[in-house]
Amino acid sequence: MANADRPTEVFARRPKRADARRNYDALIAAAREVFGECGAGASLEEIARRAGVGIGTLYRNFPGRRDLFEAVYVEEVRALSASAADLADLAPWEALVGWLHRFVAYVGTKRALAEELVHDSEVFRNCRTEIYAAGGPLLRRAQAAGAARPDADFDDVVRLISGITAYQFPDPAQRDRVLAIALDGLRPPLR
Amino acid sequence: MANADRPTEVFARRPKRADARRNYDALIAAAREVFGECGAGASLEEIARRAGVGIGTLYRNFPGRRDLFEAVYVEEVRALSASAADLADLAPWEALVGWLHRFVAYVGTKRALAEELVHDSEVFRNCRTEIYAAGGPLLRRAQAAGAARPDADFDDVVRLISGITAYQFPDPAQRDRVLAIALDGLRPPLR
DNA sequence: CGCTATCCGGAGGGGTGCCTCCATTAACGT
DNA sequence: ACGTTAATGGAGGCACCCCTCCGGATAGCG
Repeated sequence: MANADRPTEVFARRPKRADARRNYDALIAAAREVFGECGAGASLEEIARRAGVGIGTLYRNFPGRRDLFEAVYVEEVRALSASAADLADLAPWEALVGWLHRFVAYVGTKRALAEELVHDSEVFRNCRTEIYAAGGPLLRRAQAAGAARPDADFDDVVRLISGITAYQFPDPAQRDRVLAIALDGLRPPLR
Repeated sequence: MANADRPTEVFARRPKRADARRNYDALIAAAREVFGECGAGASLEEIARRAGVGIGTLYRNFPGRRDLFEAVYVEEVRALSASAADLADLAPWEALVGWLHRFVAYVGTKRALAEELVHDSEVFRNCRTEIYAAGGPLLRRAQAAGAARPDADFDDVVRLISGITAYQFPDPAQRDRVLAIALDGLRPPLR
């Protein structure tokens, strides 16, 4: 399901020449870093600088700030949604929790991403769909097994978890503790 | 300025003349609006414009962006911490939940505030102390009464709640639903 | 090896926001 | 009422950022 034989049109088209593709990847990596550090308003010139390419190269690959932003986001989502398959054979509750922990790892430190998530856009909507397709079944399975409260939909869970992890926790142990509280709230009322 | 025995003077000094104080208040109100809409990187000139004062007036009252920002934050914290007293006579759990709902109302829509909360600063640290002094006892009382899980400290709760409410929920009903899940996680493990 | 389509980098014009400075205004005390 | 003085506001200098454009470099191919 996840390994598509042909790349979806949603994802930014990648250049074909080797050097161009190298720069493309470096830009996305740098953008992930800088957006993570400085928020969504980060300087594009700083991103190009850190990627070791000229500003012109950035603009050729990503005509506007939003394009770059979306490309980073799409990368995260691809990795995240692909990881859902690995968890299919765990027990329902453990599978859900495991996936949510990956969710934290992928989306957690990017407050810029969370910040922009609200703004409507074609790509973001598609990514939402993809995340829901990956995580939704895990929640429904846990609910069917009586391991998760039935009155929560997947959107609630996403907001619950991503809200908590949007902050940088100086102490990772605390992050897990807070996450555990939230997950306890996800269990059925009387167990 | 180390006069901390009176909590009133920890906060930014206010001008004494009537018109000056009017402008001061208008600036804070405008800043709250604009920071809420545009995030922490909002234009100071836009804030001055919306407050109906010149940019010079803004800079005289608040020498830098951070000063304005802190002033807005301090206002929120004052109102929030004052509200804790009203709840003293409710049942322990209800008092805690009630206060957390006010917490949401005051801090919830300001993603800019949440965003900057991480950055260390004297004023922010003082405000943290003030919030903890207001809300901490409510949590401890609920824990003593067996209404809240004992293995959560107040910092955990603050992060849990503020994380969730940092986003704008298009549907307030969903926000309450998500909050309810989190609060269920706060209850003792076996009830 | 040599050719060409493709890609690269960064200079530069336009725009916006930050902050200072000072001539002008108007609030307050008497 | 009137002088004193705090307070005002916006012009302007500076810095940074956005984005375009084009001469030079180079990967890939025959």
